Amino acid sequence: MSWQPAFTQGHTRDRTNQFIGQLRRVSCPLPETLEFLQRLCREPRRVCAKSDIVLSGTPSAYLHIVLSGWACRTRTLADGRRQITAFLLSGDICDLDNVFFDPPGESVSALTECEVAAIPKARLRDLARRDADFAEALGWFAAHDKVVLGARIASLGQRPAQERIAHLLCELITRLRARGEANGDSCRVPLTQEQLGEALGLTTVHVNRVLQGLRADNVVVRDGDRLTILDWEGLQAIGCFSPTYLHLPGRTHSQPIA
Amino acid sequence: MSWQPAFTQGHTRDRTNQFIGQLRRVSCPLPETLEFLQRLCREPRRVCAKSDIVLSGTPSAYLHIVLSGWACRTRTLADGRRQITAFLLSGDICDLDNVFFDPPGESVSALTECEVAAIPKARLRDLARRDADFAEALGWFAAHDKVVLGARIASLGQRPAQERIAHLLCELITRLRARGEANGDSCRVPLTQEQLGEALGLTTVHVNRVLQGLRADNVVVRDGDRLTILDWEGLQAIGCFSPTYLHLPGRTHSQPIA
DNA sequence: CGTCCGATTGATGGGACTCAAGATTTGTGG
DNA sequence: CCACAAATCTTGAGTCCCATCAATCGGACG
Repeated sequence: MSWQPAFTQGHTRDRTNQFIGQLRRVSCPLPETLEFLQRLCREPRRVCAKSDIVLSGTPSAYLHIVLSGWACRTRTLADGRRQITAFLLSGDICDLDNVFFDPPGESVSALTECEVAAIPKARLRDLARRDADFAEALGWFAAHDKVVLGARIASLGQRPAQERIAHLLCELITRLRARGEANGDSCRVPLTQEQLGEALGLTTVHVNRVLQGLRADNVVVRDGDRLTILDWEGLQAIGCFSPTYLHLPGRTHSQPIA
Repeated sequence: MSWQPAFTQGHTRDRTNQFIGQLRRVSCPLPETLEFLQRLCREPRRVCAKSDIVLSGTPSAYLHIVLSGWACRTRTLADGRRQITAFLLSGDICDLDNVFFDPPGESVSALTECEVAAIPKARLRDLARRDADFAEALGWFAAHDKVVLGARIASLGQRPAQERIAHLLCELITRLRARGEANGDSCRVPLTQEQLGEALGLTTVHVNRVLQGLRADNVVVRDGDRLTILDWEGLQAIGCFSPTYLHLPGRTHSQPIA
């Protein structure tokens, strides 16, 4: 498995750190806070694909942040069925709620090889106490997660399969674009159809058929783990997607729905 | 509409305030913080049933807290379909994420007559800056919401209608019990089948039939807005419900699943 | 070259939706 | 206090979306 994180630029200094970037975008943490976090990010843990970053039910003293690669939060029901509750991209916090609730109720698994930063929870709390701006940023992250979860609930509850898939693809592409990990209308989406199904509450078989439908209509094409949008307007329309709820910075190559 | 909040006790001092109670349970805010909040709670806004507490898309300078009554967060899709993303009971914060994201993406509507406290966001931020414990409590609330949302996603994605309904009923009863708003195995659940459907991604008709099935199996009975559990163990088993994720205090009259 | 994993295809069945009508409850005004 | 209106609940018949089961195909890899 040769996954290569797609960095926008290859600076000689710290390469683009999405987490620190977001942090600074939503608040003004103290220099010492940033420095501490940056130091931690400089020696990330390498996690290989398909292994767990956080294991539900197992207490953990760390908060985890994805620096590169793809991961997902999963919840396993008593009968073994799995639900993916979120996809985590570079800069996303894995288990913010577990700062308060230990052991975690959800697992986090790497979908590709990942670089993960681990912050001791005790230090994090300390940081938040000392630095109100940082605390506020954490609140922002939590609120952001809540919004995205709410959107997913609406999708699962109200939308038929095709719309649901289209919406998820729109969301992923938009988030990738904001990170500079998409080239125009094409990007890597290293998800199997089974994983898409687990996130959307659909079976692999049905995901496959719907995806073929979208392809037949010249909306999207998947070739391996490369996803190409042929008709961005169309995909948005099918998924009733409006990127505003993601609260991302700058251009996301999309117009608000009139 | 003669809805009467069911208070556990009729103290002469402040009557039981679930919000303040929870706040103190999860952290130790400064006395002045508590006093400020208590003062606000003492003159709540009265909101009549079916009216909006928060209107999606309309900026609001206040954070809202349900002091008594039932409310729900809803999200309306472009085509008009509605999804209820959460039911809000006494002490629950309506729109915590909108402290960061204005205007709100979700509406909050009163399902019964409600008493609602409104805290100016600016004051709230101020409070959180001054009082790290209070800030931490807010984090707790946000994390808690996230956990509950995650559980609902798993329900919507993986469970068939009967399990989904059973799970939601278990959740509601457990939360009511923790508030002292349930008498033994019976409590008021002022929800229409349509509203249950909107929360569960099911049609009214189907909710009705499943509910009848649960009744035929002597699991639960609904009489008007009164819900009575005939077989608590059975209901939990059907819904694969384990109350731990709700992180409620004390007795919830339930055993962890072995 | 055989194995494994993921994508694909087909046939079949069922859970949930839709449509439509009636019953029951709740609310309202005279 | 009754009559009427409006919700809400209930029931039935028909349909469809999506799940299930089962097999095949293709590529990656040791």
